[in-house]
Amino acid sequence: MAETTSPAVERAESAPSFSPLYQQIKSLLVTGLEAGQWQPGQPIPSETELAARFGVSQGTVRKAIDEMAAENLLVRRQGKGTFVATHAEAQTQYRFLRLTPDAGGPAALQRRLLDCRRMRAPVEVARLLALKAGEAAVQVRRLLLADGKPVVLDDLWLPGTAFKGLTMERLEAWRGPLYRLFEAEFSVRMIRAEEKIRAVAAAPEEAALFGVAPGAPLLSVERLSYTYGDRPVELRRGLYHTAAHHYRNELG
Amino acid sequence: MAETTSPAVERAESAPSFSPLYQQIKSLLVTGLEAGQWQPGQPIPSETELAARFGVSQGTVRKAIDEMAAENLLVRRQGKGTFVATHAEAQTQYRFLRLTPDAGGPAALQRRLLDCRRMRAPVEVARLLALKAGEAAVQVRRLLLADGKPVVLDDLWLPGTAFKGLTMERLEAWRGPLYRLFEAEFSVRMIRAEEKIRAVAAAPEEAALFGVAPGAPLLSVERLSYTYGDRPVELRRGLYHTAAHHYRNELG
DNA sequence: ACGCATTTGTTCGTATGTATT
DNA sequence: TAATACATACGAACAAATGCG
Repeated sequence: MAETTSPAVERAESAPSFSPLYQQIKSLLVTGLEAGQWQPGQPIPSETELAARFGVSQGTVRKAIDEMAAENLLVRRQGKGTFVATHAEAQTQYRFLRLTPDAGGPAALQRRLLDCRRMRAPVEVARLLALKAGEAAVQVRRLLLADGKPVVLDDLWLPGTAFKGLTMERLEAWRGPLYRLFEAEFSVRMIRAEEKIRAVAAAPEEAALFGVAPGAPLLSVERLSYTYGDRPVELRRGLYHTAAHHYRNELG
Repeated sequence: MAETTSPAVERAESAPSFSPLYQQIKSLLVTGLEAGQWQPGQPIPSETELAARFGVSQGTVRKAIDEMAAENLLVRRQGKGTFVATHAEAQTQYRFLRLTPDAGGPAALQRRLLDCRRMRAPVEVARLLALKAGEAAVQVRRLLLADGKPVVLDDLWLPGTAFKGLTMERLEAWRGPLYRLFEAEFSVRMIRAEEKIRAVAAAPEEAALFGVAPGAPLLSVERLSYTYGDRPVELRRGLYHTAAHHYRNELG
């Protein structure tokens, strides 16, 4: 019997109390993820156990998980279970990087760390990251290279409080995607991002770096990454050299 | 009772015979869409009627429609029915155009048609559109302007046979998105597209058009649009002036 | 190698809620 | 108000993949 007028679970704070049961279940699961109740790459309880725990049918839990899987928060694996999504999945090295070599195949990129320093967030950075004026931030600069030639120059800004302990050494020692480091060591999971893309002229230093003439066209990719609850936690400004690579996008 | 070993419907040609029932239903519905059985903007039969017609439960039809709605092939409206997606939806003027003004709000763009001619497809165009060498193609060139200033220069290529009767006059007379014209008058529905984005230097004529210096950076957006069955039906090369606008993208 | 238990995936059926006309 | 259509929720059964003993 559908008892939608007397929900079997306490509603999450953000959802209206008349929201469907499966949405309430979803809120509870998201809250659990946010609280670190289940770690990235680890399985959450089975559908039947969650159904028993929340006092709803398995189908209702299923629908909640379906939506979360569609949002890349969870990954379902038949016969094994449902797992918390991670940025360390084998298939896609960089889940958010859309740069692709013109001549087929996925990008094989080397990394070179340029800089990592703590400072007060510049006003523009503070505004986008929703920091108070003068709050601490971490800036990271790094290079991605294909066949030894620079292709991407990244400039990252992170909230200082959440990323206490992020140092040059820590970054140098890390093998794997940055977002994997962030979720594993700092409990900050990037789940969504917005990018603003422009064509810009290379400044002299940038031109030298990429081996192009000053004023040559480069792709500017400004990314704002969000964690649970649509809270922005990373600002990234990338310059892409799109001579032998391009930014690939799917429209649906 | 689940009778998955003896499917209640004939399988569609592309799917293996052991595919789930709802996938087979989905194939049948896609085939119907492709055949023009239901027109864009029009409702398809109700879930209960489809269930009766195909001899499956309503839940199975529902799951098929769910996937098609997720792929933007159909649009569900509670209380009204399920409708064939169209490029004339009120909310989004241009469903595939990601250009956005830097200062908030959606883009309000005027159009100016520059050219429309029929010719043999150049080899590169023919290759991408899967045309035979020397087959006919239609080329359209047009401008999008914001506040009277050019922002986008579009260069389109369409298969000549499918777009017989597409003329300058026809285009001039049309009010609304091009893709709406294509689906309404030529029965060609764009359902998906892939874009390759680069920063390029403005050629002299392009520079004059946009009012920038020759060599100034412009965004090059090469779009290949597909219809049902992943058949490419449009090649579009756009040049975007990204001084007061940007290309907006969502990463999930 | 085989079978069993676990977990997600598919399918059916039924009842009720909510939005639209 | 009534009829229609999609949306939510429950329960039950079997299929398919996985891992373990």
